[in-house]
Amino acid sequence: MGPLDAHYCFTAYKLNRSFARFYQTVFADTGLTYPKYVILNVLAEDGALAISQLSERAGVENNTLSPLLKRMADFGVIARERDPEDERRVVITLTPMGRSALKAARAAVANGFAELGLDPEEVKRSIVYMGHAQAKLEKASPRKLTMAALLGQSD
Amino acid sequence: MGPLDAHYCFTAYKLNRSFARFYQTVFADTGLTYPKYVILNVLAEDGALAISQLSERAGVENNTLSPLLKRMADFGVIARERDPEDERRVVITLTPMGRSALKAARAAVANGFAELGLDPEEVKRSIVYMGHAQAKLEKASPRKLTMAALLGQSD
DNA sequence: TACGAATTAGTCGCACACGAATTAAATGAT
DNA sequence: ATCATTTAATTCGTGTGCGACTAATTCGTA
Repeated sequence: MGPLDAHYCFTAYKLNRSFARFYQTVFADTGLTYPKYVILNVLAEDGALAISQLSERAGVENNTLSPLLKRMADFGVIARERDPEDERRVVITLTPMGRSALKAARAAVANGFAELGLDPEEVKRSIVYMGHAQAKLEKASPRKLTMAALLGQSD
Repeated sequence: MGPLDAHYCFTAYKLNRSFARFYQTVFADTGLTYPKYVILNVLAEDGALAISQLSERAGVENNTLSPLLKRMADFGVIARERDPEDERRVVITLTPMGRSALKAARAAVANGFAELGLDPEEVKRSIVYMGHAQAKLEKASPRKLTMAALLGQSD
């Protein structure tokens, strides 16, 4: 499938959507989704976070998080409060319900994941490799393709 | 960050969006996007394809492809034609412009990708590992989480 | 103190992405 | 030959995801 980078990005693209579908299947009958599950995990790890911090940890822009967090708050798994020390900030915390929901979700997912029969060592190496690529991609400032180059018949 | 599966999915999630941002940066000044680039690559590899075939190769549902392909056709990189042998099918082909656009896009991306300084052997292994996981996830039929289990305080 | 700059969330518009329902065409069964 | 079934593409509704912009708050500095 063409050059290595295209192959790599395409593989990442498909893996991510396979994960999304897998989680979607597990969560289908609940209000939970894949991105919401990610957010719950980050919150469980790091406790109370402002939206900007959560944005950075999850690698999602805050304008994506704002409506997502609103839906999660409506659902009851998180709480949103203005930081009294800095009224610009909105601090997000897991509710007790959010904590128990995450526990149940993790159990359900771990169950389905175990049945895949993946080699844990390979998964760990895979995570390391993906992390390398992700870190480099995140720091990169590639040159932009111009419209002229895109349409040029020169080669 | 919690259990291995959560770590794995989160890493895949971030890698995919880092790729998307990277490609977006390269393509910013053109009409091209990351999913469109993927489609162009699949078409370059496999030639003329019906939408359902393209859907399968790209791992995207056809109701996602329909509007995407319409935009690409408007842009001029692909052509959409009804198959005269089976009027239900819409056959997608790369236009000459699409072919040259892909060439230019590949060159630009390969350029930026090379500057990341990733180890090609590691990238290849990473692709293999991700492929393993993707294949298993795709075939999996995990048990669904119930609303009762999600909300239950039992454990 | 006062006022411009920076920071933080949120809104808006657009592009994916999918499940469910719909429409049109081909196939199969009687 | 007719009609139910299947297949292919599209439409619809909802949820993510981002760039650009806006509103509110805080900070820096005169």
